[in-house]
Amino acid sequence: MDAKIAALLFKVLSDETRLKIIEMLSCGEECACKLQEAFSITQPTLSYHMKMLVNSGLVSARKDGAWMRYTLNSELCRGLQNYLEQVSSDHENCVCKAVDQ
Amino acid sequence: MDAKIAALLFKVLSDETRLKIIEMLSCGEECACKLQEAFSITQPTLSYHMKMLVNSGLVSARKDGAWMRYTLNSELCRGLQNYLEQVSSDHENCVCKAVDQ
DNA sequence: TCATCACATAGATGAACGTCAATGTACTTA
DNA sequence: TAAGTACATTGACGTTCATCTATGTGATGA
Repeated sequence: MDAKIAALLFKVLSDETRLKIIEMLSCGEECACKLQEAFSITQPTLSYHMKMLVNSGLVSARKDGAWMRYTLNSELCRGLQNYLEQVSSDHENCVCKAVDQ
Repeated sequence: MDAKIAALLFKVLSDETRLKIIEMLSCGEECACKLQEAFSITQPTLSYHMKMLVNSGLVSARKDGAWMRYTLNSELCRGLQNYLEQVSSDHENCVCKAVDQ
């Protein structure tokens, strides 16, 4: 994962409401109405956040009658985790240092 | 780490330039001038980004004569990594589900 | 001491963000 | 079919963001 994509994903994660939505979804599928009950935001605002989450790929959506059911895309979360892992681990043979010489 | 703090840190990570700075710092300490050479931004803009990175705790700064030397705070990166780990891992005994019942 | 270098700060600007009220749309049910 | 429910879209708004130019500050060296 390159910095540009990671930055876009981190931007989606940079809002407290969206993070709490993700925390709820980490426990399993939820519908929009259940999510909205948990926060003091209007329905359009929740819809805006869900759109960002779905467009980013971090969350998947499926329509179930009148309801929208959302699930977390754990794989993409792990992708970001790996990005942070690469950044925070020791770099004995770092590309940057190789370039310097 | 709670959602509020994580959101603030993710906000710092949500800019491509700052991510690339962090990638450079993952290879070891760098001075501001070296960092600026790597990007097509003005010196005040780099200074602005470094201030955000340092204030967030993700990067540490030390003055060395006329130079500023920056290092990555890997521990905080790992904190975010753990946050993502918690979110993306299976939750058999999830708090949310316990509350539901 | 004075010029230069490395970096910070201030102020301005255009773009993006998070939120809302109002409205539209699709589905369900009486 | 008509009313109600669940969700999306639109348009407006104040705020925050990333960037710049201009200027200030502190250290270095001739």
